[in-house]
Amino acid sequence: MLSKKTKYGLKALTFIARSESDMPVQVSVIAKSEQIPQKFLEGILLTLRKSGILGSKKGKHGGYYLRSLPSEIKMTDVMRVLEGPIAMVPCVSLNYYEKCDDCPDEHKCSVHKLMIEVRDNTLKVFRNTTLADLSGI
Amino acid sequence: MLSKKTKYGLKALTFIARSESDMPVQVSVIAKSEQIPQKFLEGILLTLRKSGILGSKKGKHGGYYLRSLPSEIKMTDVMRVLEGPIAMVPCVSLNYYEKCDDCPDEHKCSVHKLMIEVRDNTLKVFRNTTLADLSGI
DNA sequence: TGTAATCCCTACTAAATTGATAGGATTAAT
DNA sequence: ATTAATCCTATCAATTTAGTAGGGATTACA
Repeated sequence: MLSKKTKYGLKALTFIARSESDMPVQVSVIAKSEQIPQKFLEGILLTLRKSGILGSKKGKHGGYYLRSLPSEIKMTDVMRVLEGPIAMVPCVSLNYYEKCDDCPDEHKCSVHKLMIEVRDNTLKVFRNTTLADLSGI
Repeated sequence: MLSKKTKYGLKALTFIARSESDMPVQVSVIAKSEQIPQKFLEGILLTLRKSGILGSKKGKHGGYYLRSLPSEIKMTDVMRVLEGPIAMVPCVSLNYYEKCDDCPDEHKCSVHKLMIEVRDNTLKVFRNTTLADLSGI
């Protein structure tokens, strides 16, 4: 299941990408428009900023803005920041690999093989999709 | 994340598929061999039986057996029984569709489109993979 | 210089889910 | 009868999720 955090995060990024002015976009504006609890969204955008996807400006007339062009923001990066590993099991994760306790030899593990296939197909989608695609721009 | 339930279930199915004799396979044997807590596994196999994937025989010399050939047991069915919906959001689920609270029009939702792509690719993998593939037979 | 608007940060909490465990009821072979 | 198995229900601790609360720090602008 996709977490609300990820869903809200994607919606917020889309909103920012679609905003035409070059002024930063305020959390309150996004929260209202996308029906997201504002305080919850604050935390999400903070995470996205810390990861380098968003930049921010504090104080009056502050807000958030994209650090790159929408067409250069890949879903692989966004999803890893918001949702964590893309793989469904740590033993097939590229970025967060972990050995399974119960698997003596993972190359013989039937689950392993299946999950590698799923991971590769999901990665393909996320690698070929940018924020520009999501935003329809 | 794949739940332990699903992981254990897949391993158990593989184990049964590989067992050559036509005697039913006992939970205790699978649990020991695959390092799965036996009581936990009992519940999982029960679920698989109720869904029609496994059959069982009670009493002494009882156990579980496949109801179809491994090559006819598709991962779509197994995954739906063990893990639930394949889609990452209910609004793109084929079998468990639910409208999102926060989405006025899901055809305009950026998350929706992305998640349909992920779902289709994952489905493709699960549709093209059978228990025979997992079991290497 | 003051004030309002805005992001930033930490801590807390309720509800749901997960990964089990416990204890027995039922069934069937010997 | 005894033994070995599935079947069933209840319970539980740990974790995660989704959100709330309360304020601190920074900036624009009157």
